[in-house]
Amino acid sequence: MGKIEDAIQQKVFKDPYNKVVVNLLYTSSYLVTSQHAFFKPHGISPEQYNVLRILRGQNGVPTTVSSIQDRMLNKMSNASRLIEKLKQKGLVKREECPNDRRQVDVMITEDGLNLLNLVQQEVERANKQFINLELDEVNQLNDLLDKMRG
Amino acid sequence: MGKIEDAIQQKVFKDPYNKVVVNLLYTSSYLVTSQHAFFKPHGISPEQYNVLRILRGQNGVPTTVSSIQDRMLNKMSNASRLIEKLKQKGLVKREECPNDRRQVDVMITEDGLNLLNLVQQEVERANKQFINLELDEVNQLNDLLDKMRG
DNA sequence: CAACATTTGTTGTCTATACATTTATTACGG
DNA sequence: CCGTAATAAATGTATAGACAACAAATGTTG
Repeated sequence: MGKIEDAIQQKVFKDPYNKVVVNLLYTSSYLVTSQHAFFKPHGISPEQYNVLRILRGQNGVPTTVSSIQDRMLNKMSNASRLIEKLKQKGLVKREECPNDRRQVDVMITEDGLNLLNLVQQEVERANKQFINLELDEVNQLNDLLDKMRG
Repeated sequence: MGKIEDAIQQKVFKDPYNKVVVNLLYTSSYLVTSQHAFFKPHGISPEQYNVLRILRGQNGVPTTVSSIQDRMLNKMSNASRLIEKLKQKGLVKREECPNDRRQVDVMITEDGLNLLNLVQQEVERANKQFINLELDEVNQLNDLLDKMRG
């Protein structure tokens, strides 16, 4: 069984609320670890993959760094440096915004799009296999997560 | 509303399975960020707090580094360096294991226990307030998380 | 018991998170 | 306009996660 009590060898929790915090952190770490290994052969990290997805969603419209930051899974992450990494790999381009020279327009390149499309199908298949739940349970889980942050 | 679609400005997901991965990662990041801020005034990180909790659970019995690693929320974390940080703050002590000189016995100090007891009550109260769910929903969420990793 | 394998922990390197600070540019109020 | 505030991005620093490589000690086997 995959019970959290066994996974971290802790028998008792203060209450279900405190247990669910631990359970969430553990589950997330479990997901991220497997994602890391998954992306590694493609030369990108999960966070970089996420930025590429955000950029593709723009359908060619340039996006500013702060706009990317707002859409990232981790709001505290450093979009500026992630984009620099992606640029070094030729997966995005970055140019000064003509209207406002403080801002920087970021766009995904052809190479970026190709890598993303290649990897995405694998990711989506892996994500699905990874989650040992029926469809109605997944929907429940999504609803509970949305509500708990509410 | 706290729907994940709004939180990261993504309207469509491939399917509920892929959505729940994103939802989990986002929710976890949301939790960790607030925990960081919470622990900061006490001079420790969430991970260091977790190690202290593991050590207290031993009730004075020394624990090896690898045993701590096994019980950590993030199995890929570097227990060796976390323990070094805690030692520098005087919250744990570390000594060579007499039976097996490869191993290192780690114990929580009085200062470590005092800090942990002080912080824990605040943490547990905050965790509970943080989660906008009824008791039966929290139990459901725990069950779904346990099952999904199964 | 000597040679080799295994285990335990430390260390090195790269990436990312969590801020605080800095620099450049634009907006605004007198 | 000019000076100051506000904004966008880059940069600095500390901690942690994800490995790979290493050293020391112990197990194992001929």
